[in-house]
Amino acid sequence: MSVTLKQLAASLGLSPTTVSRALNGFPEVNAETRKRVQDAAERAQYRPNTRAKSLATGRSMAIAHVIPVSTSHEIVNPVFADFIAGAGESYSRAGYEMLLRVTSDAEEAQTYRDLIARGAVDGFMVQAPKISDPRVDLLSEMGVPFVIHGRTSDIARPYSWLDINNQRSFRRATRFLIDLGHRRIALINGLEHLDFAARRRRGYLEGLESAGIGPDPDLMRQAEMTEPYGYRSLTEMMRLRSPPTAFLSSSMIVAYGLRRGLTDLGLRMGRDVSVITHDDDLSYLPNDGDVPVFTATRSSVREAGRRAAQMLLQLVKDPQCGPLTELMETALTVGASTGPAP
Amino acid sequence: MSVTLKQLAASLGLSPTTVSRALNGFPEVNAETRKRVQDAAERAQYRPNTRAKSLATGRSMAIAHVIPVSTSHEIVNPVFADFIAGAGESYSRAGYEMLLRVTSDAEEAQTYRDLIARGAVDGFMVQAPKISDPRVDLLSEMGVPFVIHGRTSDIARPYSWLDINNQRSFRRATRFLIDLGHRRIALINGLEHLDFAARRRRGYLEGLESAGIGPDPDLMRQAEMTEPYGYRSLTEMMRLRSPPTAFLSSSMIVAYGLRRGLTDLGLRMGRDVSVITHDDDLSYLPNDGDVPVFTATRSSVREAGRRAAQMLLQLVKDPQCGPLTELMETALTVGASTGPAP
DNA sequence: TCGTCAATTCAATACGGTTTGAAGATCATG
DNA sequence: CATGATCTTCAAACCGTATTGAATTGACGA
Repeated sequence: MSVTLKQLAASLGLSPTTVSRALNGFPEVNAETRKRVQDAAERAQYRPNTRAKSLATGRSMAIAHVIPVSTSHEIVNPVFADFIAGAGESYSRAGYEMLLRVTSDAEEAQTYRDLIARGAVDGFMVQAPKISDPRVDLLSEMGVPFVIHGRTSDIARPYSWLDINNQRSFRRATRFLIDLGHRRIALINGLEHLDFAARRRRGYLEGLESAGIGPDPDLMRQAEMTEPYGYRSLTEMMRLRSPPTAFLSSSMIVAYGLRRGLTDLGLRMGRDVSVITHDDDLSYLPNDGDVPVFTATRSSVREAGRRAAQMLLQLVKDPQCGPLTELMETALTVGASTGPAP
Repeated sequence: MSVTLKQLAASLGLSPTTVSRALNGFPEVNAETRKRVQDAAERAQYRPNTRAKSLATGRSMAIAHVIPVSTSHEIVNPVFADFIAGAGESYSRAGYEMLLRVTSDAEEAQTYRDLIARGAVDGFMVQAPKISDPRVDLLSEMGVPFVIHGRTSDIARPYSWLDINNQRSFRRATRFLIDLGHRRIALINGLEHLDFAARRRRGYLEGLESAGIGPDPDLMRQAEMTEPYGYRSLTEMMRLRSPPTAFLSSSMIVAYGLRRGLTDLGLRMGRDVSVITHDDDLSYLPNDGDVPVFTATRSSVREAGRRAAQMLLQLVKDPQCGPLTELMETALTVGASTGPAP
């Protein structure tokens, strides 16, 4: 169906060796011959067979994202898609393929081993790390390049990661609210067995502590980040004897729920109650304009995908280039959802 | 690093041929020998090299999803992720890999050609088809198996697709509102150069027409489906001299915006103004409970992914099995967001 | 005992590239 | 002109699997 190297060589009266070298930029090829080969390749729409190439070179030119689907926690969320898209851009640019492998929770470790044993990929991108995530040990022991989007805790072994500064970000947001006079600040967090959520909680607690405010368990929640979760959290907390005057939310969607709760109670966001949310800068959850609707800690998850992929490719090229790490700071963009404590 | 067939054969004192046949279930292998080989393969954690295998068989055991990233329209939306996840489940189960290839709008056609010419994949899943989508002709002429998630119009050539009955769904939703006494019904649609949106519009118009209601351009909008878009549409339309009493929304997120607009105006959804939305049944945009918040035309996009992938795999196995098509009906689930016209 | 046949196994080749080591052509040098 | 060095090209081997066609073995019937 497609032209092969051999056919191309035959049509030129050359050996496959020479054609291969001509196309791959080896120096020992006559300039005129190279030109001739390149032109012919162009005309014939020649494309080297990926499989054959990787068999010969031993590099598969592919990166896998392993996606466990479980009943307990849904990894297929809005952030997931944008991260993938960002990473995909980097892979494409570098001539790498992206393999998405959906697997069950129970088979996850075996899936990683399989992909390597079959020579299907050169490295892994690890998403949604938990606190003390076992994948770090697993992949380290396999000796395969990998990058974690996020971090994990309580792990002695060094590893490569790209994360946003969740702790600092939420500490700062908390301080921001405190500086506005708020003392009763609620945290509407994601599931805290996930590392990012645990760090946000820590930042929140630090912020409170730095102002001498003791944490109140009634003002801290964790759950899957949905709109109804935000709504429920808000309405329930506003019924407390001493309700919060400000909320810290882990996602735009949760913030939508918070806002709805407020309106239902006849309260105005930014005046009666303040809200700060984390904003992953997703195109279909916009929060821009002259004055953004929400005051937010913003960081593009798509950009994170791009960069994490670049790190991984670098690691694949030179596994010795040591654990690479990158900590992205978030931007605290002030919008209309915050104001002085009433 | 990993065991090869040759090594396994040597360790057993057998030829690679026999080992290969033993593992692949050929009948001409002695039962005892087969057992011995299988045990050894198990013990050595033998996994056939994907690349070598597909080079030898000519089948790459991979399906590609090509994702164009453009400035004009964002394909990386919530629906996209869940569809991918569903399809991935089917691929995994069948031993196929899923390749995600991010490409620019301009290079899209070339990307399809490339992947085939390089022997990287056996077929394509096509997402987010436009009206009269050029990819049908492109892929048909390439003679490669593909399935479209959705449909496209004005194309004579038959092709394989899996779609939900958008037209019927929106006609029914419109009729539902009309039966409740509504006459001024607004359509807050997605971008109508996308086929699904065009069909929804058609269904909406049919519904109106069947009741003798003429369409009103002031009550029809299309745009990227975001929350602010829903909000803006609602507030603007409610300012019309004769505002709508009901809204038809193309996505949960848009419906969130509609609801917010209503509350801001002091109107109650389901009493003062009715809302029906399409619901793709995404886990992080839940709309369930005894009485769902929104009356919705519901259809799991994840399930669509599963089925579309199965269709594609069938098509890959037997390209002659003709264009396969599947039209999934949506479920009209009645929630709290609709009521008799005031 | 010999030929036939079925049951097993194997050597050789193919898939489409890359890479190694050697060979042929060209050139300058003494 | 012989020698060696430099360019340029090529035949052959290799990557890890599947498959074709032939070889080996043992059982069976004549």
